[in-house]
Order: sequence, then structure tokens, then C-alpha cells
Amino acid sequence: MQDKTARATKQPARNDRSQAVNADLIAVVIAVTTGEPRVLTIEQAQALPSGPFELGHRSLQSGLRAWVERQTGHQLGYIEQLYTFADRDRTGDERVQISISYLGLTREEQAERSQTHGWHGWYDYFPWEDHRAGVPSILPDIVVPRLSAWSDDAEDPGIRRDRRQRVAYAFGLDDRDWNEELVLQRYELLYEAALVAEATRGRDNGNPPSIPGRPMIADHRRILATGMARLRTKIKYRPVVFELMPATFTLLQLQRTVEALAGRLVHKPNFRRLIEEQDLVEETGETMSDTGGRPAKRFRFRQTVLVERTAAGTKLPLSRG
Amino acid sequence: MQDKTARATKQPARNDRSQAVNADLIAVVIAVTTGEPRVLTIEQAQALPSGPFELGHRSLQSGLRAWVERQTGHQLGYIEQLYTFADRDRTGDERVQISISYLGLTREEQAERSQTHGWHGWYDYFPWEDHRAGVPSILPDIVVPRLSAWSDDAEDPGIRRDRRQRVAYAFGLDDRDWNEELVLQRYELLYEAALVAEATRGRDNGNPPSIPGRPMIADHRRILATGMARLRTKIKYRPVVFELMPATFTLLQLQRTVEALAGRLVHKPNFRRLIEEQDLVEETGETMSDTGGRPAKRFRFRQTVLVERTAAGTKLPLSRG
DNA sequence: CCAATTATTCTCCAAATGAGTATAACCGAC
DNA sequence: GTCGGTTATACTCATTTGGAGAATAATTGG
Repeated sequence: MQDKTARATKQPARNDRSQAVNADLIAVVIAVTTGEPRVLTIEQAQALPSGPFELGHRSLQSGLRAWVERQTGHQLGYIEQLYTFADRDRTGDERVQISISYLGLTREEQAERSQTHGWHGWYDYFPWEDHRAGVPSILPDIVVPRLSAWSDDAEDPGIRRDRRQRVAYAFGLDDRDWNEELVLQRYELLYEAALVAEATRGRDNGNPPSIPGRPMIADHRRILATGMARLRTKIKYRPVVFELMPATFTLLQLQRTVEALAGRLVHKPNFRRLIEEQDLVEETGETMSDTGGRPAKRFRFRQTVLVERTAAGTKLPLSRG
Repeated sequence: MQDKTARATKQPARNDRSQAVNADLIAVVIAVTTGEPRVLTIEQAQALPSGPFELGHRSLQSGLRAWVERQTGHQLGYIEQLYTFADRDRTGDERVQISISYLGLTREEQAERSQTHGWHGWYDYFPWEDHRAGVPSILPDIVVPRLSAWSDDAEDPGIRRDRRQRVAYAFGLDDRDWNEELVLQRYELLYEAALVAEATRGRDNGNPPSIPGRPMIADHRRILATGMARLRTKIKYRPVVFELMPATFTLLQLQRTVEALAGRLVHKPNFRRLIEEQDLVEETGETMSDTGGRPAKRFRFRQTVLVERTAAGTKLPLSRG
């Protein structure tokens, strides 16, 4: 901005440059229970919790924390801003709607049943993202063929080639590897190809049926995808997984949590090596006689690491098999 | 949110949950000329350009792009959202002020002189961030001693130890390495220790003088720090440096740009190896007889890479010497 | 032609990473 | 109690990556 005339007449100039808008917060709150990542939802699992931010908080972050904790009874261990969206379609009136989205991690221990909100596995919304038991059949059977058809649909050969490349890259086709971080790119491709319900909603029909995967209102599934992608990236270089773990845990439990988030398996001995050589955990002294097999040592997260929290995180020694 | 009573009475519920606020955009626009990273500023280099976002754009991003290009005549090659801040102090009235900040990269070729805006080296604002010629003397001479004094000032021994650790980590003291990505952490430590002008502004004085480094209005220097940190991180895994380069360039020019951003030197042969094995560039066929020495081949960025833009970027083969 | 300067290509070595093997400690069936 | 199944834990090995330096090539200016 910095309109010179405006500056000359009024001081301070900041105020006139601002635009009056509506704003709210949207939270992607994640917990992992029994090896499944879950997201906190409202409205019959079709929406992410959202609310106004409240004056009187020092920061957006603290406002969100207070609000989520009051509404859900869940303490948020870690909060991070995701993205700010602007929209005009969402509300009927003239104003622009701004939504500031956050990622929050919690332990979902006190998971009482609630009328207003509930937890749902994030792979219900993104069934093509879970590769822990190998490539999910939905990909070769449904998603990839329909994306290929969409690519071939394009008139322009340049666009055709571009679509094919993007699909191949995002979904790890041909000789490429599956990249678990590309959650958002994949969802956006599916949206662009009108293969998710959100893309065809409200338009006159004549659209082909959507692929499996539970839809959400407005752009909430896209926001969830953003959060998943951010978390899958983050666990590789920041020790945030521990925000999702109970006070003590075995290394296999930790591994299962990481695998649940990443949607793919890791090599057990290497995972162990990685965790230990980074001094992220320490033994409690106790062991745990789990299912069958030799008892596992219990570990706890080393608090010292939190001070240098930017320290090396939890890289993923991915396995190919 | 999701207040059940509210939902029962009014539909859709989204509207009532929203909060009326003022919002504007703040841009960190970066260019690199003659080996110096520069930032686009207004108000005698003391503020980042900012303005309202305009209705009628599909996204915040496109609104920002149009606005910056119209105001400055600079095409933004790359735009990325940085962070959204909320404030109450900034404006006099009741409303909350929201600022959505963006990072933009440009080529600063048509750098005409302008009354309203100008370019300034980002190390003018952060002199302790430039380690290309070794550790800048301001660090051992001024910054570190004053941060140490601040650490020792704390009554509580726990806080004292915590401060010392954070300082040592952020500034690479003891046996630790300098981490060029911690721009924001360093600025926030200096702010917390009241060593930058912004921290003591408006308060009754009695404060020690600030350390060198040009201040900015409001929290603009913090936003700039956020942008610098983001860019220093990003160049290591996304090919964004090329947005700052002219159409053709030598590998040394590319290296100098990366070094200017990172604030530290890289090992020439390894930098070359990295760039070439990733197929990021291709030869134009021409050469350039530069200063003294053997003529260098000219390269251009390979457009193909843009399709798989998420492809491996430009890691930094840092050197110790 | 020589010295200085920059470009370009290689080699070397150490650390990080992917993958597989071997041994230990428990359970339950028999 | 012994055996088979199961998980825990500890090593080993090969390959890749990343930091560092040496060697060679092509200019310019004395």
C-alpha cells in the first residue's frame, strides 16, 4: 500500500489500509490410539472444530489452545499454525471470510464420548494414504485408472503430459517411489480431477461418482490434508511424536505411532538405532510383558531435549519391502 | 465452538462464530543483486510493504501478487505464505488486527528509484547473520557478552541454565555449530533480552543501548526474520534460488547467490556436483569471460524441473573453513 | 612465456543409511 | 521341562551421501 496522499493526511496510516473481514480458527487436532491416527471432528465427523478467536489472548496460538481445551477437555501438547485461507463463497454476505488453521497434537487419553465431537481415523478420509500393509488396493483398482483417464481427457497434448507427470509424481507411478509427504498434492489432484465429492458438490450433476474416502464440509478435508502433510514432514526432523505418546512406552509402540502417521513401515533395528543415537529417550527401568515374546524395556522421553527442541528429530528409516 | 443451542436456532452456524477483525497483508519481498540479498521496504527502510487484501481475487496469494506488482513494478516469481499474526496494540480501536505475511522472490532487474519504496540489504537489519567472511566481530565483541550477561541476570538458577542453553544453541557457542536457519530464534532471544530497539520502544527508559542492526516499525523485523529463516531452509530442498537468478548464469554466480542467502560459504566442487547430479540446470552453449580467469559456461534453469517442482532441491554442501 | 585467476574434473575418506543376521527372553502347548 | 512361536535387542555388511582437498584446464595481463 503506502499511498502517499493517505499518509500525508492521516497518521498512523496502518488503520485505513486494513480490510474488515470475518475471521475464525480451524483446528486439526491429532491423536494416535491403538496404532491409528485420529482427528477430532464435529458435525457427524464431517467438520473440523472451529471457532472465533477470542480477544484477550496474547496470541492466536494461546487463544486456540484455551478454546480447544475448554471445548474438548483435551490438553494440546503441541500447536503449530498451518495456513490461512480466505474465501468469499462460504458466507452469504459481502465480507471476506478468513480461516486460520492450526495443527494440534494431544494424547487422547480422556476420550470420553461426547455429543458434539468425536475422533475418527484419518485414513477414513484418505484411504489411499495408508501404505502400512502395502499399496492399498484402492490405488491400482480405482484411483490410478481414473486419474489416468482424466489425464488422457485433456485436449491439449501439453496439458496431457503435464497431468500425467503430476499424477505419476504424486502417486509414485512408474519407477518412482511413494512419497508419503505429498498428502496435499494428492488431494488437490483428486479435487482437480473431480474425483472427490467436494469438487462436484453444488454443481449440476453428470459427474462420475467419487472415489472412496469420507468427505467433509467446505474445504475441511483439504485442511486436514495440510495438517497430515505437515505432521508427516515434521516427525522427520523434530521430536514431536512424543506429544502423541503416553508418559512411558516401548520402542515398538513408538515405532507403531510413527508408522501410523507416516502410513508406511520402518525398519525396526534402524529405527532403534536412530532413536538411541539421538538420545531422545531414556530407560525407566521397568519392562512390559506385552503380547507374546520377550518383555520390552519401557522408555520415557528425555525432557532435556525440549530445551534444544530444534535438535535433530526423528528421521524415518523407511523400508522398501 | 459448535455450540449446540446456537446451531439449533440458526443455520448456517459458520457465520456467528466468526469474529469481525481488521486484516492486511505484509510482504517480505527478496531479491539478490551483486551478491547481496535485499528486501523491499517503505518508510525510509523502516517498514515492510503492506496493504489490504482486495476482494475479487481468487486467493490471498493472487491478491498479494497483483498488489505488489502494481505497487512496485516487480514481478513476483515465487510466493509463499509465512505466518499470520494477531495483535491488539497496533491500532487504537477495539478490533483485532490480523496480518498475513508472505515471502516473495523477484529478480530486481527493473530496480528504478522510487520515492515510496527501496531495497535494503537484509544484513543491515541482521548484521550478526552474515558469516560469509567468518564469524562477524559483532558476535564475540557485543552480542554474546550481552546475552551472557542477560543469562546470568536471572535469579532462578533453572531459568539461568535454560537461557544459557538457548543462547548457546541459537548462536552456536561452545562446541556447537552455527545453524544459519535459526534466524528467528536468534532475533527472539535478542528481543527477550531487550537487546534490540523494538523491545524497549515505548517503555520508560533506563534500558541499555541496543546492539547494532537497523530496527523496523512494529514487528516488521520479526517478520523479516521469519522470511529469512524460511528462505534459508527452503533453498535446501526446493529449487527456489532460480527465482532470484537472471535467465542465464554461471555456476559461481548461482553459488554466490546461495551463499548470500545462507550467510555462509559453500565448497565449490561439491556445490557443482550437487547441482549437476540433480539435473537442475543445462548449458546454454555460451561462455562468459568474467573477471580474470578461465571463461565459465553459462547455464539456464531446466524448465522441466518445475513440473516436478517438489523434486529434490538445492542442498547446501557447507564448508567448515 | 610466466604468474595469477577462475573453471572444471577427480579422488579420497568418513559418516549416514538401508538391509539382513544372530542372539536373548518370554509364553503356551505338549 | 522342552519345543515352537513371538518379540526384543544387538551386530554386521554394503551402499550411498557429504565434506574436503588435489589436479588439470583455460583465460588475462605483464
